[in-house]
Amino acid sequence: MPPIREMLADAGITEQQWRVLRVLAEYGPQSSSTLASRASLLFPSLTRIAQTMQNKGLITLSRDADDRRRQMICITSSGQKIIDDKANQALEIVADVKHRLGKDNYEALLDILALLDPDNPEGN
Amino acid sequence: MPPIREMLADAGITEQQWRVLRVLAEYGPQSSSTLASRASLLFPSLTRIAQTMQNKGLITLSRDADDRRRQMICITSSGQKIIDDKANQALEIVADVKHRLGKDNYEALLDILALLDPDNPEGN
DNA sequence: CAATATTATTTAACATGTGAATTAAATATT
DNA sequence: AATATTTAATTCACATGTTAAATAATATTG
Repeated sequence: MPPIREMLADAGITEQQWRVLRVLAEYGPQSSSTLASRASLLFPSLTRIAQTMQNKGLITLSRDADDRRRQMICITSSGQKIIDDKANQALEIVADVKHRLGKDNYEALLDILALLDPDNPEGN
Repeated sequence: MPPIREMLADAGITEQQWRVLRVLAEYGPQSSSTLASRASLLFPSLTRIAQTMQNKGLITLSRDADDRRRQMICITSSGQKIIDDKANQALEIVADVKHRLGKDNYEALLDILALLDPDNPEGN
């Protein structure tokens, strides 16, 4: 999404990093695997992205006390600030797309894409 | 497309390389920029992909005599063989997707996606 | 409890995406 | 014709996609 990338460029993050922040803001601290799935990222990609984002101070990483294999990930206030600063612009961009397509087309698109989703229980 | 990648894996090529071969087979020899556009690849990506494919013997590269800036690209018989060997399987995979969605959904999807295409003259 | 199997994550290697800077050849200007 | 401009490709640097192999911690078995 060019307009999304453009919006995020001055925050210095990518679309994928934006999705990670959004998921963390919505669901709170969570394990790498959960986060990867929710942000539609492959596990190895998330590993690298998380390290990058930790270096940028956008998230913190820690091991789960009960299961030290589990990497727990948490958003920082600096990461949350990006969400707070950009959330409205992101909503506007989505609204624009919706408007360009028209409501009916937009909803039809979401329905059809859901049919193609491999995680969907439609027996694909 | 996991099923497409799986099909191409034993031919030793990627989805992008497959698209390059398909475009060359359909339109014949052409310049890098034309090929990139038709194969939905960014120019810098095509540059690298073309070098890889030349090393594999799937395509040949040469300079246009009239304009030596222009990189002309041509499929080899070895490249054409991959097309010949896999074209039917590829059609089956597409037919499967079409069948999973149903004809109406499939056509609706193509129409809606065309609306989102930045190259489309719909005044987006 | 020791050996084995499973699970969560990481690392590696290669390919592509992306935007900016660079090069080289052709075209336009003066 | 010499300089400036434009155009076609390439190169760079960094980020992610993708698959397979490797680690490390936990759970399971004998």
